[in-house]
Amino acid sequence: METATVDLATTLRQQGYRVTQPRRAVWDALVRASGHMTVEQLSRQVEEPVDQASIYRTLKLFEELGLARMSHLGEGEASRWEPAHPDEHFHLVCRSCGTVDHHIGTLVRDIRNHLDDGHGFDVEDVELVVTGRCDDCRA
Amino acid sequence: METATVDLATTLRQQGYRVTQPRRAVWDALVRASGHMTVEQLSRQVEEPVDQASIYRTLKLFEELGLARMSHLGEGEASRWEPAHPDEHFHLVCRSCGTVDHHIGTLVRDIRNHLDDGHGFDVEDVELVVTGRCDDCRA
DNA sequence: TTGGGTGCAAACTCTTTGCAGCGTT
DNA sequence: AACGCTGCAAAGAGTTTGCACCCAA
Repeated sequence: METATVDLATTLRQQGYRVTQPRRAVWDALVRASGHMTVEQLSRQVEEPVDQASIYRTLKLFEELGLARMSHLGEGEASRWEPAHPDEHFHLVCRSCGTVDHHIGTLVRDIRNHLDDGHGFDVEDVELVVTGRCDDCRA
Repeated sequence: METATVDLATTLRQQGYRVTQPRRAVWDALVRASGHMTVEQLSRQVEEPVDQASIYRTLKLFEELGLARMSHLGEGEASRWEPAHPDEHFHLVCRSCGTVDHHIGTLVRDIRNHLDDGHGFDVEDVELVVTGRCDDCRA
């Protein structure tokens, strides 16, 4: 967590952005929660209050800097944010309890490879969301 | 197209819903366009004017009846609708020209199988959206 | 005839934007 | 001191909802 904070400050400064209290607070909340946070949830968990508009701006910046990643996990749902991690993964959303699990595997890379091989499509992003019922919620 | 219309009326009646002009018009527009339509696009292409609120209600009904399918194809974009087809497929969205292609293959089924085999997750829906640049848009 | 469906308008949610003032550099 | 960033409030998009009227059954 300390490491994460340092990384944030370093990355911001390297790219010529200011290291501000709101940015630190949003980043800390994001890291502390380890992912899948809506802007609203973040705004509630942030140490010092930060305006939601600023949270949106901050997260968008983090995304550009490669620090955070957004996903849509379902219909009519707000976007969810998590610290960017290096592994390609996808999300398993339980429609019963709402839990979101990461599933790390070769699947996303397989998709990339499959499309790179002569399908003439230059893949930039793979968004894979699987909805269903998790182990705990099945009968 | 005539077949499609007949299917619509039959399905509606079988489930106790009324066969109305707006429902026919929305369905025709959806079939005619063969997919990937936003509500706004549909409202422009429908023969007789249909209120957007009614289009939303109609599409939601079609979805429940298994006649149509919705996808989110990108950030901040409106939902897109297409007639439900039996093949499992996913979408290739070109961020340059905006074209959306279907890609039919075993990938989606592979994902289902992968998760069904002892991962304890009961898969209901797989939403896979690949963003990148299509053949035509690459240099 | 009757109640399901529609149009219209208002409300709601999520997100973005304009602007004046604050705080990092 | 300078100007990038923030908070606040308002505006925007997409979608939903309440309600009176209409029309398919």
